[in-house]
Formats: sequence, structure tokens, C-alpha cells
Amino acid sequence: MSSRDKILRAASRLFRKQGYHATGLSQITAESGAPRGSLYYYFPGGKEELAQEAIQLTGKRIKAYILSAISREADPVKAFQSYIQMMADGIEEYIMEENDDIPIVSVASETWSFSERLRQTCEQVYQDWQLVYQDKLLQSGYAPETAETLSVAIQAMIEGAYVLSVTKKNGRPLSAAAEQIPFLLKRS
Amino acid sequence: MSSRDKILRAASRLFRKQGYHATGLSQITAESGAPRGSLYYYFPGGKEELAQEAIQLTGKRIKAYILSAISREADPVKAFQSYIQMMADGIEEYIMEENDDIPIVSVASETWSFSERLRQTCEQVYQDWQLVYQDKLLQSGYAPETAETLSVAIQAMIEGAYVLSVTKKNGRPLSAAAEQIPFLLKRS
DNA sequence: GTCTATAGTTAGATAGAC
DNA sequence: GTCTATCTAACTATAGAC
Repeated sequence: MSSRDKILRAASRLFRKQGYHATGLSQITAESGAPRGSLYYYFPGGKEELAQEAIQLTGKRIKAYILSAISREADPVKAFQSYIQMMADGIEEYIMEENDDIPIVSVASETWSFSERLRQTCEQVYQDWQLVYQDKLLQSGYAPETAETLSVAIQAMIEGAYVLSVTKKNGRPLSAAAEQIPFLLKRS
Repeated sequence: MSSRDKILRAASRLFRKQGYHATGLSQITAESGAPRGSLYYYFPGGKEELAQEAIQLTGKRIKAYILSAISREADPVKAFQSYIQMMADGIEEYIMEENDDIPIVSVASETWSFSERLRQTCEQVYQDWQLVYQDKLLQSGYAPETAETLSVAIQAMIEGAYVLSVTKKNGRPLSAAAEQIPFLLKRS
């Protein structure tokens, strides 16, 4: 693995666990093994540019993950439920584990007023994910208007349930979100 | 207003906008007018203790706000919808405004692995709010089991929609959440 | 291209004057 | 009780050797 990749991975790991502002560049270089200067060689924009790339990388990885998870089931109810339930089941080990995926909800709420660049990056990632949800609903026959509103609400519920689950240190909130999917999708 | 209160308010304002780690004690003392030493006199536990009190204060204020907003309408659908829609309508000015209420979702996702004390404080606040939602549902005739799961899911949707709204700089995600309330509550 | 050394600033915290 | 002065450690960023 290249020096650049090692820096990116170490940064992602630390941002995930500690957030953006609590993570120092010295910590990143220490964990990655790469020296201080390399970081600024590969990421001339410093911490902000590094974070942007890390967020975009997480964005791509999770997008692929959502796509594969959601397309395993034709029925949208089962598809969303199994995806969210997977998150719920994995939350305990996720808390302990050394994971490379940064929670966008964390970076977004930490940087929306601080860095326009990072705010826009988070907005873009959210947009990408939402379109995946939206497509699934469109393909399942929902009206375009409904598919959009619904996919935004589902995304909100997932992001919120994630934070609640991490705060409570258990997967119950994510499970509760999964349980509500049928009622959201079977619109009486 | 006492020195202690001035410190607490300035801290809340800054934590809301910048988050926990991005806010320095020097910034808090500068904004509050109180000198450095006073902060440690009133809050011997330093930044962490100050943040804990600020979170609890927000917890109480918002709990009272939710109670009043939610009890204006007997119908739970209308009650939740009007509360969430109020958040949506206020989000643009909320972003600009000097507000004293700290978003728990922000502090929680920033401190869950960093400070057990702050994590537990956030958990407690979430618990308080959820019970308000749950009571409303119980009073409306929902089964205890349903009321609990549903209130957790609604809370998740609100917290997530808040972050999405702040990230996108508009109230649409919160509005989308409000629109889904009828489908969540009218369980077919 | 890769890395070391360090500049310059700010962080949270404390000691002690009054 | 209130405030000033200051500590040490950490931060981001840069200059320049190799």
C-alpha cells in the first residue's frame, strides 16, 4: 500500500472514532507511519483536503455497499429492512472495531459552519446515497414525488438511528428504524 | 445575569455552532466577558463539566418546548407534524441566529468514544425526550410495545433530518420527515 | 519525491495575588 | 470569590535538507 493510501486510511479510522476536530495530524502520521512532510506533499490543502478525500472515499465505499445490500431483495420493504438490520447487528463490533468508514453525520454536524468545502462534500455524499434509495423506490413503482420525499425520510431515519445507537451503545434504535420501514412503504 | 450563567450561555452558543472540540475555552471566556479563572471556579471539572451542564440545560429547555408544542394538538399525527414543521420552518434563521440550544446529535457523535461522561449525558437527554414522545403515543391509545419502538424511530428521524437540513442549508429534509408521520402512525 | 526540524499559535489547565 | 499571569503540551503548517 502506498504512503498516500496509508495516510488516507489512518485518517479515516481516526475521524470515524474521534471526529474531525479531535483528530490531530500528528496522530494521523503516527498511526500511518508516514512522516509529517509526506502528508503535506500528498495533501497540499492540509487537514481539510485530507478530510475531503477521506469523506469521498467513504461515500463511494458505502454507496457500493448500499447498492449490493439493497439489490439482493426485489421487495423494497425487505431490501431496506435487511440493510438497516445489518447495521443494527454490526453496531457493537463497529464501536470497538478499527473501521475505515467515516460517519457522515458526525463530520457534517461538526463542520457545517466551519468549512464550506467539507459541508458541500458531505452534502454531495448524502445526495449520492439518497439517489440510490430513490431509484430503488422508483423501480418498485412509487411515484417520482413520493420516491423522493420517502428516500429523504428514510435516509434521515438511518442517520439519526445510527447516532442514537452509538450513543446508547446498542443496536436497538437501528432495529426500531428497520421495524418501521413497512409502515413507511405500505402507504395506506 | 450571573457570571456563571454568562459562561454557560456563551459556551452553549459556541458549542451549537462549532461543536465541542472546535470550541476553545479562550473563545468562551472572550464571548462571555468572564475571565479565565472564573470558569474553573464555577466549573472545576473544566471544559467537560461545562459541556455537561450546557447539554443538560438544553435538554430541559427542549423538553419543555416539545411538551408544549406536542400538547397543543390532541391528534398525535398533527402534534408531531406541527412540531417537526416548526423546526423545518425555523432552520434557515436557526443557522444564522445566535441560539443557545446545543444539537445533541452533534455533541453525541463527537464525544461517544472520547468521554463516557458526555456520552451518558447525551443518552439521558435522548431518553427524556423519547419518553415525551412515548407518552403522547400511549395517551393516544397505542400499545406500549408499539409506542416505544415508534417513539425511538420518530426521534431518529427528527435527529437525522435535522443534520440533513443543516448540511443542505434548507428545511426540506425536516419537511419530508413531517410528511411521513401520518404513514408511521396510521399503522395499516 | 521523501523526510526532518521547527516555526508560530493555541489548546486546556493551574498557581497564587488580591 | 474574583481575576491575572503563566505553564506545558498540542496543534497546523512550512522551510529546506537529502
